[in-house]
Amino acid sequence: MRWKKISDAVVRRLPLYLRVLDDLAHKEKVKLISSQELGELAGVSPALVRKDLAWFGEFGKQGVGYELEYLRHELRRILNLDVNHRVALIGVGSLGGALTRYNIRRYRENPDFNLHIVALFDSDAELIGSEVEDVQIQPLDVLEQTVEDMGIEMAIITVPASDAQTVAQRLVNAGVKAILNFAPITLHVPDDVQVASADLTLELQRLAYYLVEE
Amino acid sequence: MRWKKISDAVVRRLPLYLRVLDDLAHKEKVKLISSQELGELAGVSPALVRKDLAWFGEFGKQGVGYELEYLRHELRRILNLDVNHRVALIGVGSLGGALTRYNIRRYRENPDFNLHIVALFDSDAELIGSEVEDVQIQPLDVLEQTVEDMGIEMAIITVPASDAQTVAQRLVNAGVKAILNFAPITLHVPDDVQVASADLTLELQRLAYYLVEE
DNA sequence: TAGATTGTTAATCGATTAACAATC
DNA sequence: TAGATTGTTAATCGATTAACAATC
Repeated sequence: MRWKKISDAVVRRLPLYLRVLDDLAHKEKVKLISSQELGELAGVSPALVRKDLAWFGEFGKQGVGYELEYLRHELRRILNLDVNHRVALIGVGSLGGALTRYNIRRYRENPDFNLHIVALFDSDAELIGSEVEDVQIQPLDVLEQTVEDMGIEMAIITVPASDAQTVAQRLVNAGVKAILNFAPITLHVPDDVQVASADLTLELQRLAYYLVEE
Repeated sequence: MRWKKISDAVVRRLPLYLRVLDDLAHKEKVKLISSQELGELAGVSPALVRKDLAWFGEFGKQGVGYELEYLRHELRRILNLDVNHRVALIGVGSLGGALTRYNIRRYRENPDFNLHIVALFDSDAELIGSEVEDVQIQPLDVLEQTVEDMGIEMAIITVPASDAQTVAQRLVNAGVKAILNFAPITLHVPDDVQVASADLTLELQRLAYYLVEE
């Protein structure tokens, strides 16, 4: 079952709902949750929660609410998080290394996380051959081959801005369909490739706007 | 000069425009830029570029375009990036450390960057007293005092989810007005405090939505 | 002047909210 | 049954685009 044209605004909120449900599943013995409660915890209006979910089916019961585990399961399915996805990370500097450690540890604790960094690349000869959380850092030469051999679908770019577009191009050529980009540059990719920008400087600068001196 | 109620959608694009102008200022000898060009490089329509800028004044010349250095200067002023801002980072794990190194190196290269991590905090006794890029890691006990003494306005939270809300509360009490939050939890803060969420898992999960197996 | 591009208004588009019938 | 909450439609709100007069 696939859905035609769900707006990006809707898709952005789904992982947020899932995060709330995951937290509740761990902490409390809650079995049911209303759009009211879910909305409060996610910072979204109850009407919007219902409307977002309704795009994908009828998951609740009138007068009752949503069965927590069922909704959680459905959200994971909708987000394709019910199957495992292999991820490559390019640029194993301190940020890239930190993200790798975080991801792999999380995956080890809970393999159902289903997003797994399985390959690391860097152009620095000093780094090649060394390991982060048991994953060897490889030279960029073998990028395409490795992506294809391992069935890698997503990539995280943590290289300098000057290299980011070239790396993105090579990833796209190798068949990667989703990129999380930390480099401070707008990547140009075909329409069927999704890019999420994670330029943290942009976020800090945006926050500075609200720092009005009294 | 302050502006009343500029929408968040507009504010989000300003750092993006600034990034484009900064890049051009370094690379080329471009003196003028049209809304067409700026829009192309920022991934925004020309009409929207003009409308966004017009909220803050008249920065261009009809038939000519925008003078690059002037617009850059004005954007920095609008974003409060013409004055220096001190930033605290709480949770010096591998992600926090990476962000600190990146920020401080960038600031050293170019102090006009004006966003500067000047204080680090952690609860781990092992870390306290050690340094990252010449900034000592302090115990959380002195958080409030240090924020006040140093005139810290912004904070970056890179602690575990379980500690994030408490840390946020303490930061708010100490007078911090903007928080960049990497913990996977929705922070509850007063209306006059701005929070930007940087939960990278949320971004990866969102990207997974688009990975439809053929 | 002629050509180009801004600043701005009106039109369109899309997203959110309000409201309520359906129903558990 | 009575009370509660979903799913959905209509109303509202806000953001983007189109268009063009102003003007450099």
